[in-house]
Amino acid sequence: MTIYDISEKAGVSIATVSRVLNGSDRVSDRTRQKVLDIIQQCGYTPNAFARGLGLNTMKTIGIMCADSSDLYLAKAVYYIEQELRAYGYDSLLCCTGYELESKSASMDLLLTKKVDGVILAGSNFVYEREPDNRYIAEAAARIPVMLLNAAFDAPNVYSVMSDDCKSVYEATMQMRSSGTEDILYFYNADSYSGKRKLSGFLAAMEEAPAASGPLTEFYHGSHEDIHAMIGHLKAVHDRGVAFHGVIAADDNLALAAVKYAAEMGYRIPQEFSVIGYNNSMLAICCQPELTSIDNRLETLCQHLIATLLGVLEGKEMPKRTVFSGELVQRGTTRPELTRTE
Amino acid sequence: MTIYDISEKAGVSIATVSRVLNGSDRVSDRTRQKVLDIIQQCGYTPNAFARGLGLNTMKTIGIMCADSSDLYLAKAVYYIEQELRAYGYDSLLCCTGYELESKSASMDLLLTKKVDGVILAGSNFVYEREPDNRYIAEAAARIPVMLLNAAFDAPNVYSVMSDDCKSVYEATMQMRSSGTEDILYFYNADSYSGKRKLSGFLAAMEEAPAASGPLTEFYHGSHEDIHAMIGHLKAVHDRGVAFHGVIAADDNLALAAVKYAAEMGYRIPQEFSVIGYNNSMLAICCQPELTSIDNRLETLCQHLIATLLGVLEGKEMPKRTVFSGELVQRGTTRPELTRTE
DNA sequence: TGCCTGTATGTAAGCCCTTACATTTTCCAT
DNA sequence: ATGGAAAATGTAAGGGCTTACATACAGGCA
Repeated sequence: MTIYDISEKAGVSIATVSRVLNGSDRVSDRTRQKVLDIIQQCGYTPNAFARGLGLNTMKTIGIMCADSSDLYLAKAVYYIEQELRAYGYDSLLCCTGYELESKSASMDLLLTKKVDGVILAGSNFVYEREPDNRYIAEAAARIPVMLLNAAFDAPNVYSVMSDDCKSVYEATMQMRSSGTEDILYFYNADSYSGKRKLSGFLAAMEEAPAASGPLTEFYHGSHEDIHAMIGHLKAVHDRGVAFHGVIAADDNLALAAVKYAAEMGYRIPQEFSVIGYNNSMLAICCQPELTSIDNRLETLCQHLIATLLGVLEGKEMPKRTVFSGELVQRGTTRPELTRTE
Repeated sequence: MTIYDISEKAGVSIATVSRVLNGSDRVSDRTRQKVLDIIQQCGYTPNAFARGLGLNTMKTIGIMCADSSDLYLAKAVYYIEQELRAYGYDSLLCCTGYELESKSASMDLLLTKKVDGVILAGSNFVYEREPDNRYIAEAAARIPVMLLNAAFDAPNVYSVMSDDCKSVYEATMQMRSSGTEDILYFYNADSYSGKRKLSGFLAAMEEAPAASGPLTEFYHGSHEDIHAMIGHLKAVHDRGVAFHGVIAADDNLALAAVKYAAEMGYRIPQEFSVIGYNNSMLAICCQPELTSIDNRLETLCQHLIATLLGVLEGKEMPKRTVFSGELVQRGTTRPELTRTE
């Protein structure tokens, strides 16, 4: 069943059928209706490949993410996919893992498939070493590249991100002013946003420096292995480092901190405070429930897609948009002490 | 840059270039090398749309799932994507939501995109009312349809699933023989596997019927709203229904049960037992950690893909494969009482 | 040398659409 | 009626690739 069959049955030329298919207004209403009827009746669907060849697009966007089963990235992928589909685009998903090489290879794959644009979901796509980001710039030479929660300055690369630095700064300040000074910043990803969070923490610790100084620990291990994270915190403790608060770079680490504190016999939040990041489902899973920074992922994703669509339409769009996050108070933090003058 | 440019530079015909591109053996080694060199040198990539048009495939598989941000489905999508890519296929992701209509529409979308096959990830795609499954049979008339954790009997439809019935039966029996008889089966999805789990529970409760009889509660609400689930359980309690054990249809519900029990002041597992399903990350998030049924999702996904690839190669493949799950013991259950003769 | 076989390569006809341009029809103003 | 502009439709040329079939060429044998 091709456009020829339809044109024949409808008694028109294939050009007319094609026009109907593509919603051109250069067709009389009567003809349009006749053609639509036949199409309906025959259950005809245009061949997507031929269409792609003719239009040079199949309305498909590539979504790259390191690991779509990660709680946070899964949400991102979901929002992105929903948003894209609402605008008639399909999503080609590509889970790249965390190595540069496989990311670059995945990018090539998507370019080969001729997607109209590509979304890099997650801050781990932008590396500190400039040359490592070449794969992004190269892709951007062909199609628009959208960065979620990261920024990279190159033509045709657009970023939508949350203000991690500020959020963590504020969270840290709140914890300090609630009376906890020996705070450990517990992080895992040496990524773009990881760095921004760290700098927010350090900035907050440098205001009226605490006796303990800024404590930081880098966790390298599975994102889901809570036990390993707890073990890591115990090791820190055993090393003689005293800390009664944890600012975590994500909720998984924060949850580990909560469990660590419980195992150590600290009462939360009276003796131990924890603030997580992402305000994911985990925040309401632990006991007490986790105070966490919400970076408004859905909003970010919506803007990301809006920007992408704008770019695809040839509009001038902002290269970088930053949203500020919000600290969601739950049971692992105390209120700030009201300072007596 | 087209195949013509390459053929010209290499001094051969386009047919030869095409043969090299497609790994035909009807090319002399010398020519092949020459062409490959030129291709390399020019950074040429064949046009995927033209290729698709010629070959009538773009090596793309559609993955449908209700909600890819769901903990369990996200894992499934991840495993499936990884496995597919390992075999050179790309994944078109389609989050359908839970309504029949949108599932059917998504299916049409994927068919329009001419995917080579489609995977329905999750038991919610198969409905009890036979006519509701027509969209599956219709799709299967065009491309192979793979069902994860569901079964539907139609030509060109293949299923890979876990033995939910048996797993829940065994879990229930274990809980009973550990001394808890007033067990509530707490479930949410009225899906294919939901039914099988329920029947496993009922079967186990019918062996030497308990005084309380089989207690079941259907939760309808957000998958992530733990508080609503806890509220539901409290309402059951307030209705005067006594239960000291919960078998949950997924870990989210189970986690709610654990929190419910904690709020009610029950000691777990001494006075209250919980068994979850999926052995997801949530199992190690709560306190005490959750005993949960692991249905070996990764294995299921691998078999699913292996079967699909077999079908695509025209091989005869089993229409239904069932794997048995495994109960992972953690802190929310007691050991079985050793029966004294 | 001439013939045959088998392999390497080329030619050209699709695959199914889109769209620029050509042609026909419609309809209004005159 | 009639010229002409605008609207509707048709024709045909791609778009870049695959592949059946045709051709050229090499080597083996008589």
